[in-house]
Amino acid sequence: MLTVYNTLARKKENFVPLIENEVRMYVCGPTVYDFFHIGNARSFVNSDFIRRYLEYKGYKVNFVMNLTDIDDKIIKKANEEKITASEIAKKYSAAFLDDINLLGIKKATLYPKATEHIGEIIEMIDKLIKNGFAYNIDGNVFYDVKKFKGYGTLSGKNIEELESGSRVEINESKINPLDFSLWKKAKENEPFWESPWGKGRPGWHIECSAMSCKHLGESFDIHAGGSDLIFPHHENEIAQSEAATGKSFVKYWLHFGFLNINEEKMSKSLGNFFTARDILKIYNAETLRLFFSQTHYASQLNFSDELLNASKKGLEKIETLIERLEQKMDEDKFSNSENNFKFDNYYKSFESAMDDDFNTPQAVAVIFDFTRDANKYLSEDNITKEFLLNAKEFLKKTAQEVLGIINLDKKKNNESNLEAELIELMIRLRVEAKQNKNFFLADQIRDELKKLGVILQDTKERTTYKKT
RNA sequence: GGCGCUGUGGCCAAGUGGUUUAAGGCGAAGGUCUGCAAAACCUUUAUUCGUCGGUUCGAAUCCGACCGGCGCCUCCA
Repeated sequence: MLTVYNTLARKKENFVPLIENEVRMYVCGPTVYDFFHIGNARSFVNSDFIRRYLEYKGYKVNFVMNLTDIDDKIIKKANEEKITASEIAKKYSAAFLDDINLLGIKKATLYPKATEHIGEIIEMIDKLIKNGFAYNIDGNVFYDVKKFKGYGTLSGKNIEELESGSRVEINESKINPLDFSLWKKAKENEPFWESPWGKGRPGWHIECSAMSCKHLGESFDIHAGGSDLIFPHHENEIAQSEAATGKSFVKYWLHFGFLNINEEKMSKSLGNFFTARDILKIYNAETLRLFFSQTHYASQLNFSDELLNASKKGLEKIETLIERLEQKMDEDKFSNSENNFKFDNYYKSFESAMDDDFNTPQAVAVIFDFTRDANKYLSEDNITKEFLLNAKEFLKKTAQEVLGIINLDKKKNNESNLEAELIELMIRLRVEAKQNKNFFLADQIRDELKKLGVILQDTKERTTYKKT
């Protein structure tokens, strides 16, 4: 039984989707005004773990992630770069999709854009006004938070305390300082859409309500995002959606912990960030994903080279096993003995880890246990073909399809035939040198190749190589 | 000020009442294998879970106090 920690309930709950065998899931996507940073990447990867495990469990997952393509930050950036807001949005939407892909994240079912849902947004605002939850002041439409009973339930805040907080921006035109924008009146030289309240653009929170409602329905199963979205963004989404539809909005709210740098939240405003695409030049997607999976999604996680390198080393261990499995397969010498390796146990452990609120650190531990045990088994003589096939299948189902920390399909022989042949030639020469007890030459060949990035490894049967 | 999360070995990190005198990764030490390496494997590396009390037959796990770290309350994954 899958359990998930629901922010709304503040405890773990059994996961039962509203429609049997189907999960409707929405994750707040990026505002496309810049490249996203590695902290954002962590959230996207965490969403990916969840989505992939739900699919592993056999659910049909309808996964929607929005792109906020009109917003103050986009307008600001457009002014800086002296191009239009839509050009900025287009550029960084494309970059977002590229980077998501580089991180090995499965494509969402849909990436709806705010600017393509202005009609739905206006309709929802209109409904909110008619239902008495919103008011229009001179072309600006605000949500009247006092009208919505239960405002603050998700974040555990109450309106009185929030009001007394000094940090709430005072806006002369709002009834209550906590009221938030649904429709923003266009200022001069700003992009705008026509609406019943005049020229303007949607506020940030309403787009998620409108788009999730359109593509997933008025009530759906999972809504996820960073912990910093709990208030006010997700709180406002609940207020908007439930006031508009009269129905319960989301069943399970999941929130991700931050990626820290020197124990401090990585963020654009603090300036202490690295873009995902820059980090991907240093560490590959598999390493990053292993790194992320080694900490629970809700915990904060510090980002450093030391920690990344530890994950990189760990990953090599799993990759070495895969190489050994493939090598044994190529040797084509199998035992006819019974296969007594208990694969079921590893599947069960993996599943019970993931069933416990997507406990990826424990799931990864199962994969490392498996790696150790499979290696042990491989050094025995009675290897069956069945074992090799099942071992690869296990890694494929868990490490590849759920966690995405390995890629069995990646073409690893991307060197030219000439290069491969030259390396094989050097290996043959070295074997000859070894047979003649010319260890000086043998070591020299090995050292020189190492300098060129080719590492030789002698095994009983043959010498293998891998590239750094 | 309000609310929330958190403190586990050298580093990272699971575990949230008994099968745990605490999984897994990195690091370190010794060993097997090897001409030597590498890889792999084996052994060792927390009688202890921030501190002090309490509840309990039994606590890292529950409760209280204290100390420390982080976050949200404003755009933010």
